[in-house]
Amino acid sequence: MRAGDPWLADPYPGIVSVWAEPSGRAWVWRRLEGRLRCELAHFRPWLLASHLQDFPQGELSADPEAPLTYQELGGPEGSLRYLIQARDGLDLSALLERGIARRLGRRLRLGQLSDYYQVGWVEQYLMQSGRTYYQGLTFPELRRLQLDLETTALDPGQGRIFLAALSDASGWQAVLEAPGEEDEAALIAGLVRAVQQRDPDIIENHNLMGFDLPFLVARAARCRVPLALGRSPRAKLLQRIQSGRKVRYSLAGRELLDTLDATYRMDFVVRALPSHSLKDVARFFGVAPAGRVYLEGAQVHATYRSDPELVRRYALQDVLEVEQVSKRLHTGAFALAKMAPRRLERVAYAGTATGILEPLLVRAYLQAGKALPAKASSPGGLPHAGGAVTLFASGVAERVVKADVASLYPSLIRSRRLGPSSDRLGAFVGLVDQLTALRLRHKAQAQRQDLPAEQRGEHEAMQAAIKLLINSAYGYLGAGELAWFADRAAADMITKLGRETLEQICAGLQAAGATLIEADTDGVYFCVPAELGEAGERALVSQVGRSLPEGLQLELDGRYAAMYSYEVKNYALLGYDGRLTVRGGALRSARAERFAVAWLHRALGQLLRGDLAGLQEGYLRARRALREKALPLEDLVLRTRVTKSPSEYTASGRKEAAYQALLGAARSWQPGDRVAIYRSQAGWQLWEEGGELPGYDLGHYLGLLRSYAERLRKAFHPDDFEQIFGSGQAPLLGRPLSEISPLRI
DNA sequence: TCATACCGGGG
DNA sequence: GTGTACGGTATGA
Repeated sequence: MRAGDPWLADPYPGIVSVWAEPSGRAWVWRRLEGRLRCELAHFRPWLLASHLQDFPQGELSADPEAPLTYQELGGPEGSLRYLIQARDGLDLSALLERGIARRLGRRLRLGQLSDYYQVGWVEQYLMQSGRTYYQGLTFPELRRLQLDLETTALDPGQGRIFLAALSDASGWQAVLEAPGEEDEAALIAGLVRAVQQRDPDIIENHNLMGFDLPFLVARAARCRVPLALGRSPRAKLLQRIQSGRKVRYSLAGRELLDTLDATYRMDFVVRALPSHSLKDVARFFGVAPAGRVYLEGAQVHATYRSDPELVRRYALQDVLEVEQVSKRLHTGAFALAKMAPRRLERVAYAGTATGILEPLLVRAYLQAGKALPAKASSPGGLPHAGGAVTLFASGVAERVVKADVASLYPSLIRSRRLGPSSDRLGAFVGLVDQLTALRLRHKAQAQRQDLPAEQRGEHEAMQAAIKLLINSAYGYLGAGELAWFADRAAADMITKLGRETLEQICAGLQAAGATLIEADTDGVYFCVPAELGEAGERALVSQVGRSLPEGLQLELDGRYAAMYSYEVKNYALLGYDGRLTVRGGALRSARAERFAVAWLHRALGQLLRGDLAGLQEGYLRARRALREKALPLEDLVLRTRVTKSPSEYTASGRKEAAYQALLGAARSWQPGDRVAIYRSQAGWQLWEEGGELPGYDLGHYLGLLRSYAERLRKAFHPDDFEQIFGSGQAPLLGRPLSEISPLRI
């Protein structure tokens, strides 16, 4: 194995895919100057062991030519200090599992024992060679092909493929069609031919793993068409990997990317999506094409029979959106795959902590020739305490400033050298140091105006991906059983120091005359006296920042004209540019009835601008609209999706609004159908576009509106609140509106 | 109140 | 068997 920088990759350029087998053969596809070539490489399958008890006497040899060899690495008793290598990885596993069964009296998988550490074959090859994907390549140089199936049903047992749309990032596109059942085999064969001919490095779609591939596999089997989609000269081309409920596929020579998975991960970070559907994600990124055709899933086949051209356009727009969305969601994974010894599809699918950091740490030990520390056992006892969250004041504040510590946890890790106690090499803290330095280099390159935009974009993607990786370092320490190097005491120490830092900042701001509003983990919202001005705010932040320990930097993160503080992590901000930002589930519940959320957001804007007359008038208008049935009903309905069949629902014994509405309407349904429901006097009803409607339950919707108004209660004195939102009738005896003002912080 | 089961998304 | 998703919500003890 290569020695040297413990995590920098071997600069072996151009790898776009690797397929390795337990026989020790690895096919490496490289793209060099646009041309693809395939090389056959060899590696010696390996694993790490803490002892040799499970190997039969005499089988292991220190002679590197022997079928089964071991090598002792430097490290203490209990660490994984034996590097075992074999000519064949499957023989090695089988031999070892027999030995384990003999010793423990039961069959166990290697992964269940912390005496051993083994990774997949591709990762074995990559770690051993020090190579990684994509050295010297930019994302646009990859050949990415999008593939989308249109089918007559969701279940391949009940329906078939009638159309497939394909495209690639170069602008090529194709539509394959099977108008009749007898045409499906030809469609699938044509699809396989097209993939082989375009020869992509990556195949992608939205819900590729959950829909298109399982459907394609099932239909190809039914039609007896071989699914030779891979690049490997070998037969087995599409492999099914099941873990829990989730099924994934893997293909030799091509990476399979699912934009749905990437969407989940993005939503976890930015929480800004109305749903995870392709259409909504494309709209979010602003890449939905002009004249986009929107069809209900269940209508697509019927539409195809009456208007095939419309469905062709629809399907091509799908693959076009996937290409655009994938480009935006996968640049981080692409950047990380250049660093970590893993396939792109694994990097994209796994989280950064166990997915990237851990392989980097393990590789650091291997390349240093040192024993891997024993796996930390996760202690019981008190749960891990996280960051501090404090609500100091609720109500309306003006001249609000947000200050936060730049990269609080990584900074603490570095300045206090906090890492896993088992980490004898100090690889963890060293990695955070080196990643930080590397990120700064990429950040600087990304800002160089003399570089072409494309190169700057690559540097920007790298620095953003490295930032994520650095930020996951703390989470990794607290990951418990999942993480080989987990160390709860170290994680606890980081959060404890973080809480102390936050307290110190709050105390410093308060002493300097600021009024605290809310503090959360690494940042604090506060408001300042009117005379301070922007320069004064900046001076205040840097003054408080100077009192922090070495290595911690306090920054001014935002300035706002006004803020409504409701609860911890639930607030609205009005920028100096007039833009309203609403945060927190209580104020922006996603599945709620549209009219209520829309009203609340309008009301928050009015509140923060001090337009109380508008606030009251808007509330009365909303009530009036409900009474007079002036609202479009689609703003009142709850849209949801049924997942159980009628018999499954009956068997479940639960009562759920959507099914009650379907049963009430005597409508049959299938799992997957979308329904829109609303509340009538008689209970939940089905809403059908243009259908005849019984009246909705006015009391229910007035109550709902009122419950939203309640979220503004903390902005007013109770009497004033009643004055504005009271019964909804004309104001009675209270103060005139002009004398009311919100409760100021 | 806490634990667990299920869901998303795809036609 | 080319390995560990994940947070929200509904339901039941």
